[in-house]
Amino acid sequence: MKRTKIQNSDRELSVEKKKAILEGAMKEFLAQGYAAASMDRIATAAGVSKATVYSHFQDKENLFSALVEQLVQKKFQNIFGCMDSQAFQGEPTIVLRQLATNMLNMAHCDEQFLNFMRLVIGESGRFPVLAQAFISNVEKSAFAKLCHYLASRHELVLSDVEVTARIFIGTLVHFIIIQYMLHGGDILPMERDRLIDNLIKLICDRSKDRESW
Amino acid sequence: MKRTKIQNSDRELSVEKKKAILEGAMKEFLAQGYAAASMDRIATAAGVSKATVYSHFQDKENLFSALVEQLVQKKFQNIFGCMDSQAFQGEPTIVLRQLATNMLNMAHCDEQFLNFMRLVIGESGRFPVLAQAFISNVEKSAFAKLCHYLASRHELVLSDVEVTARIFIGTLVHFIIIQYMLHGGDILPMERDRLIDNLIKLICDRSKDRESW
DNA sequence: GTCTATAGGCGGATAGAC
DNA sequence: GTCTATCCGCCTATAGAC
Repeated sequence: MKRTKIQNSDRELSVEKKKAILEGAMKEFLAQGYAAASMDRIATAAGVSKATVYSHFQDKENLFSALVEQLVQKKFQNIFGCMDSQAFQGEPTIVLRQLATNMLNMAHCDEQFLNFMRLVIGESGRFPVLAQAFISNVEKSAFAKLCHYLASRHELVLSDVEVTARIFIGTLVHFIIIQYMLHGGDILPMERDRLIDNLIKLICDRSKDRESW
Repeated sequence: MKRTKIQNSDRELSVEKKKAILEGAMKEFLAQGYAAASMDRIATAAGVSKATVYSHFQDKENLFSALVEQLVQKKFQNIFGCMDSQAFQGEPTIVLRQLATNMLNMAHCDEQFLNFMRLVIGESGRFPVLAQAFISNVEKSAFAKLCHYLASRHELVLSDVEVTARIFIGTLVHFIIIQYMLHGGDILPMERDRLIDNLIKLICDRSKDRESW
């Protein structure tokens, strides 16, 4: 009994150190990028020694892969922000505006998310598998949800649901990249609501309702 | 006279070495990213000694900045590929299809361009000025050309020309990022022509012509 | 201007005590 | 499992000869 307790507490301690290492790694990799990140600084940030880091993760690449896979599965999975499936009910003009607003709000406020996108895109040539993990866990689920919603609203007359979803998300992601990631707000100014209004107008204006105009 | 000749030939030699250094730096930075790039390898690739590199450029950051600024002004300025201003004449469905096809072809075939985008986006947090140089020289000119064209075609009924241009370019750039940069072709499959067809349909289908349908 | 040679530091990774 | 101490290589940047 006593031995079990000690084993458990040891294991729990070890598990917590692993968590701490991943947290330290997140700070370091998001701030410095992969190559410039230092295993020394990760260990310090985690409050453990460098040898402990290497006892939990084989090497730097391994730690980086584990971190990114954790982030795409947990922290940054929901590209639409904090929306549950209940938010995907109601009129297109309202639901789509809410989706767009949430996406842009999240990207605008969450500097960590911007750094995460920078990291995934910047390393996608050297870590193609991690880029694909991002697609599978972040983009694909958002895309599927939006497609499902668009297909369920029969008042929308869409020539191609999947392409429409790509246009919607693509326009917003490109906006996020230009305005927030690449600091282009002053060079190519565009009001957030002006973009959203006209994007929604373009998608919804061919609804069956307008036959009664 | 003789001295002048020697001075000229010396200067020309120096200028050529500078070019060679920038070419070597391009290969190295595009392949490795900023932090993992090595000044040793840049010197070797350029066929000069490391000291010569440092005599032409203050330090690594300086060389990187000079390279990126050169690339946005020369090599990667035209996001629409090899299209001259003459290509911006004719019917929207034809011109826009040509533009989209050129953009996607260029991104699909030119691995250097993909690596350049990865580099600019990946380093945009630590080199914001270079990201802005990219916006000013690449995105802004493409955007301006497209806006100018869209505004000139009065048969198009667009609620907002600038937003329409953003939707067009944003959809295509997002497609390039997902399919080509992040290797998502197998995870979120989408035929190139299917995207282009329906994107153009969405933009052009409200043209005045359809009143005669 | 260009080279060779080298300084000086920080990088990733490990050995061995506890 | 975790630590301290250390190895060794590659990094950026420079000194000094030509």
